[in-house]
Amino acid sequence: MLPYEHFGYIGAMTDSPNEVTPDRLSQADALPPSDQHAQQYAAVRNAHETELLEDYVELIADLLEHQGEARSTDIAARMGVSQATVSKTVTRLKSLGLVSSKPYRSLFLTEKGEAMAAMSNQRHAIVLQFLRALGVSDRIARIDAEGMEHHVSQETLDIMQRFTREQESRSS
Amino acid sequence: MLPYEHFGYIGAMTDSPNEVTPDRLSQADALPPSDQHAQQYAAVRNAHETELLEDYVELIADLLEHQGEARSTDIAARMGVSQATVSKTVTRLKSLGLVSSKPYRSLFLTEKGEAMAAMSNQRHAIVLQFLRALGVSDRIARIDAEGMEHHVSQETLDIMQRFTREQESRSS
DNA sequence: CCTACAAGTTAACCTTGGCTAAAATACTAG
DNA sequence: CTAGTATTTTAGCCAAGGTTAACTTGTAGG
Ligand SMILES: [Mn+2]
Ligand SMILES: [Mn+2]
Ligand SMILES: [Mn+2]
Ligand SMILES: [Mn+2]
Repeated sequence: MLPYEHFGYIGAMTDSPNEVTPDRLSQADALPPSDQHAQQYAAVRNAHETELLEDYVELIADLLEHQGEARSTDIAARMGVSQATVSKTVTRLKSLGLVSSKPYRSLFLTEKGEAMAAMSNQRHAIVLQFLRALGVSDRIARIDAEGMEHHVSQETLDIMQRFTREQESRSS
Repeated sequence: MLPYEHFGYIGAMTDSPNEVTPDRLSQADALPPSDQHAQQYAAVRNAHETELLEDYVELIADLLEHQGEARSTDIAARMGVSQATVSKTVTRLKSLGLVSSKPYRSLFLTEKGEAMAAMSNQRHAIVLQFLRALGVSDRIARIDAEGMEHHVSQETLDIMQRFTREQESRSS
């Protein structure tokens, strides 16, 4: 089931004749202090707590905007999960005060949900545009952005945005 | 408990006077075809299945290299979780054939575990070096890399690596 | 108005990844 | 070699996020 029965190697990076690699590698290899290391993993666990919620409110906002309404069926189809799963997650979104709806009816975002959707959307757009500006193909950029977006700090977002702007002005 | 009682906004991106934004934004806003969209989320779910395993084998490899042995205590401290959690996860790693150990003894990687650790380490290093080359501070780069690494495809990795190399040769 | 089908919910189940508290084992000092 | 401490494991708990199958509700056509 897990796709790890056999491993390939990443690119040709090990045998490329570059002078800077040993220096850089040893720097990357040094273990950070234990507590700082723990904070890295904690940040990741933290992101995992909200990322599904973010994707849901973002998708609901998109559906409301582009489709006029946000039905569970569409969410299930777009997320690639069963309707039962959507139903349960929506219950959670409601209990968190992000979504509102009457039973068997279309979904809406609360103020809080809209705020979250706006933030997530901005962040998602910045990451996606950055990847495209870097030269990543649209298809792959979309896939990578969907996961990366939840793990990019504000500092990095700012830098990505600046990079994208410079890249665009260069090619105009 | 969830950090979403109140929202700020990301930077000052909405009111910045740039000409290219509306064009780009509408492009980002268009919903992709339903099945492609579903594949994006599926890729993320997929990454989530292996990311903890990857972090574990990577950490075990690091500890073996830098400390000589990999004890549960160190893993628990570095991951910022309880020893019980480590014990349970290690059981899973063993059942997947990634780790081997005798009860109450230090941990080792199997061939498969070493292959996974090597892959993960390379990928992690590429992402970290890329973020630093972009201009992200070391501390933040480490945090972001810890999460991003699991959501970066081969195409993007190659581009990141090229960027890092060019950046380095430019500043030499 | 009724009926069939579409859409949404609920129930029962599973795995993962956390936790605390208690038990078992290993290690080290005296 | 034995006691005490450190380490590891186990047991029992929980929430999230997924599944399928069965049930309920909504809606559109005849
Ligand atoms: Mn998103
Ligand atoms: Mn996402
Ligand atoms: Mn890693
Ligand atoms: Mn990681």
